[in-house]
Amino acid sequence: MARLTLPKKARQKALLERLKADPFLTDEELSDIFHVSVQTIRLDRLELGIPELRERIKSVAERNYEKIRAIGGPEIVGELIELELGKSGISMLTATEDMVFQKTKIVRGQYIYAQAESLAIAVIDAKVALIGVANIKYKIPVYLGDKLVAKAEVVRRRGNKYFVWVKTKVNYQEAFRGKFILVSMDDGQ
Amino acid sequence: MARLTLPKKARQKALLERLKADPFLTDEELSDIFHVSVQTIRLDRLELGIPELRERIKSVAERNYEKIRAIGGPEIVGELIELELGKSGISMLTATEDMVFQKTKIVRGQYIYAQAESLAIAVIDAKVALIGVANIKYKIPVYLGDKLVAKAEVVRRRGNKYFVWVKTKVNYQEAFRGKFILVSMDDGQ
DNA sequence: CTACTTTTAGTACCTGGTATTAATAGTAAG
DNA sequence: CTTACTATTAATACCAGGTACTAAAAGTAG
Repeated sequence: MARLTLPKKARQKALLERLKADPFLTDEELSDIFHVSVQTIRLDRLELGIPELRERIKSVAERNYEKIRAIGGPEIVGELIELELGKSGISMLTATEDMVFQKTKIVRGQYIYAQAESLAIAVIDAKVALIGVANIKYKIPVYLGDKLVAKAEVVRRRGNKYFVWVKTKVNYQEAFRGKFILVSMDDGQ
Repeated sequence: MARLTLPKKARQKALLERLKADPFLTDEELSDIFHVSVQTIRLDRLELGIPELRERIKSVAERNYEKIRAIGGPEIVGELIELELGKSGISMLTATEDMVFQKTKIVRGQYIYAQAESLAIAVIDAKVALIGVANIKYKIPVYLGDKLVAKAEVVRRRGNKYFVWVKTKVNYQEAFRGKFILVSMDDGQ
């Protein structure tokens, strides 16, 4: 990709992108890629405030250590702020880089949905299964960095069936709403 | 936790567990924890085949780097099997450990939803935004290891609004269905 | 030609190790 | 008590991938 020796500014820009794509490159490997000396690479990193390889690796490891827990690990997506079991709950989620479309920086619906669904399940204090969702609406787009505040309310209970409304707001504006229908499995299958 | 100096075997066992819980500890920190010299820790690691700190960090970083890409990276959740732009598409997703509830091994709805939503967006060949979803139903639970085959079909188009039905089957049985309403943003806005 | 930026080179030093050799401490058996 | 053996610790040379700093060389514009 970087065939010729680029001028300083262009090289530094390319360096940034290159390391974002692959943070596992040593200065020596980078000096090969950009056809400059190792010292030049170091100088570039210094000017750009890019830490050394080991620090980069470490931060990737740490960041992802948390992230894996944030996505796959916990029972709930986002941070639980308030919870009244069987009645209502509030959770907050900050939209990070990996949740958005690269081009538009708009958060993918699946994350907004995941926050809402997991909150709906959390407010029902029992082994539940989601059996249906109705009338989901995405009202305004959510962008990178936005804070999603989801509020769930159990609106009706019929036997072991629960109806939970979840409304998500961004900057006090409703961005998402949906009705979740859950069934408790505590007794009888 | 480890108050006294443990005998060799016990210490090595504790060391293994300790590093599994926190791989970011240097030999020096470990020697403090277990009240032995740095050399003893090194000897233990050698005998147990535990790599050095940097290698541990690196492998954590690499392992998780892939996982992040698998979840947040690509435009589509699951593997695209068939695609007729503007008409229909099929994608497949195998339910892995991190998609299920620990206790029940049932796949969280959010993953099934994510596969469906991303497929719905993929079949529309334009910059689209999801504005609404209707009538989502989860018919049968999906378990760890199951193969989810999602089929999307554009059922109607009205101006820049698209209506896409997505049905997901597991073992030829319908497990999920939902209608996605998308709006194209190519011209206007 | 001069002034200034950019690049490269060189050196001392750092962390967190590996690899190896050797000394020391602890303990059980004869 | 001495011997034998294991476990522990110490010491030293070396390595990768750097930081921090100084200085020389090359490139470029006025």
